[in-house]
Amino acid sequence: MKHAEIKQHILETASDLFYTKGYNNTGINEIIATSGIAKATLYNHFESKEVLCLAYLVYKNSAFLRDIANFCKVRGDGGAQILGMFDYLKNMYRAKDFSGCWCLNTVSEIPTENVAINAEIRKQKKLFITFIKNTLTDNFELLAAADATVLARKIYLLFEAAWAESHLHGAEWPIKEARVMCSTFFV
Amino acid sequence: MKHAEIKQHILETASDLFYTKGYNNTGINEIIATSGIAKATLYNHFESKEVLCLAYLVYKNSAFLRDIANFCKVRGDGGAQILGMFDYLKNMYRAKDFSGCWCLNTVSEIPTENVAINAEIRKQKKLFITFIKNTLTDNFELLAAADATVLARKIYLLFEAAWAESHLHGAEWPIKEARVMCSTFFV
DNA sequence: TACAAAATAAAGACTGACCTGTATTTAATT
DNA sequence: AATTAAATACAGGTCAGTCTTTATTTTGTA
Repeated sequence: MKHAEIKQHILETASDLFYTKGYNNTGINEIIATSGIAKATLYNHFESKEVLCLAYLVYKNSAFLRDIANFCKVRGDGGAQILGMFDYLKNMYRAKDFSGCWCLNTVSEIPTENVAINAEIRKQKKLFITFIKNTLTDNFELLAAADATVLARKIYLLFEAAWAESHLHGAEWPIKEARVMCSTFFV
Repeated sequence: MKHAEIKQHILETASDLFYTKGYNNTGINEIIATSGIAKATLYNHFESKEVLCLAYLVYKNSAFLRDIANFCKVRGDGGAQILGMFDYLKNMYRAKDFSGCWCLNTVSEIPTENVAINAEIRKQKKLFITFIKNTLTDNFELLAAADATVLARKIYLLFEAAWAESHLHGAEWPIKEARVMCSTFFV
């Protein structure tokens, strides 16, 4: 395995463990045992567990934004692309490793004083809101920029609620009801 | 301090620490140091940290439901009582110890296999949804029971999103936008 | 009310396990 | 020949929970 491949392998293993078990419930020893690499190798690629956590947040959100964008863009015009987000979320929910939103989970786990991680999470969520806003302006050219920002925030809140609450309750109804609420924006 | 008072004192101290610092970031030693009691005393009242966590969840949710009910019931008729929930949340957000929703935080921290804690959290959230539903049926007597259940779930999702996202972003706009969305139900 | 008996609290040592991160030695790869 | 990885021991700390000893408080009974 090449140098860059090892780094990616560590990141993917750590991400799976952080996501499904939680950041504090995942130790470095478990990451190296699961990925089959040595402890010194991990620290050669990531200088601390916190740096690995930052890489985890970037990795998960980048993949999420890439995949949900691909999923939605082949949908029909107008609101269909936005509503497709909730269909994508339903697929996520049905995947066997679904554990809610990694950002909300991590916010709950790390101290308020950790500005690096909190800043990264807010940055990633703002990227998600921007994605929603761009999808809106692409599909509704008459929509003013300020209106798109406000509407994107509302859709974001509905999506986040569906994401977190489907996990908390172990049920799909939050996704369904959030989608219904979102659909009222496109009548 | 009497027996029952000590137990309550331990519970309140542990609840404050669990809520503001997180469950896994709060040790038993910190709870006893902050509350000024002995370790054996804590274990005399709560047989384990997990039992203390269950008591924490019941305590926080009971106080929350009691206080938000008192806050909302003096509001005007109809949707005003429901919208008052978001005003109550804004007050919570502005309190210096605001740390989001204790239930969502705890779900992120404890393993999926911990059925006792997960069941308690779902139970408490269902009590909250029932509170919303009862507020609806009290104020809209023409509302059918099935419709009230669905509407209560939608309002619940908006409230939860506002709760979690105002914490994540450190901003009030999620509460404001969720309230606006909720107000569309009462036009 | 007074006092003895029982229960409970305080203080802190202790166990065994786990944590992050470092250092060392050996093996493999480039 | 030089770099990198594996394996593992180790350091220094924290964790939940148990136990012992001493002090205090509560309670039952006279």
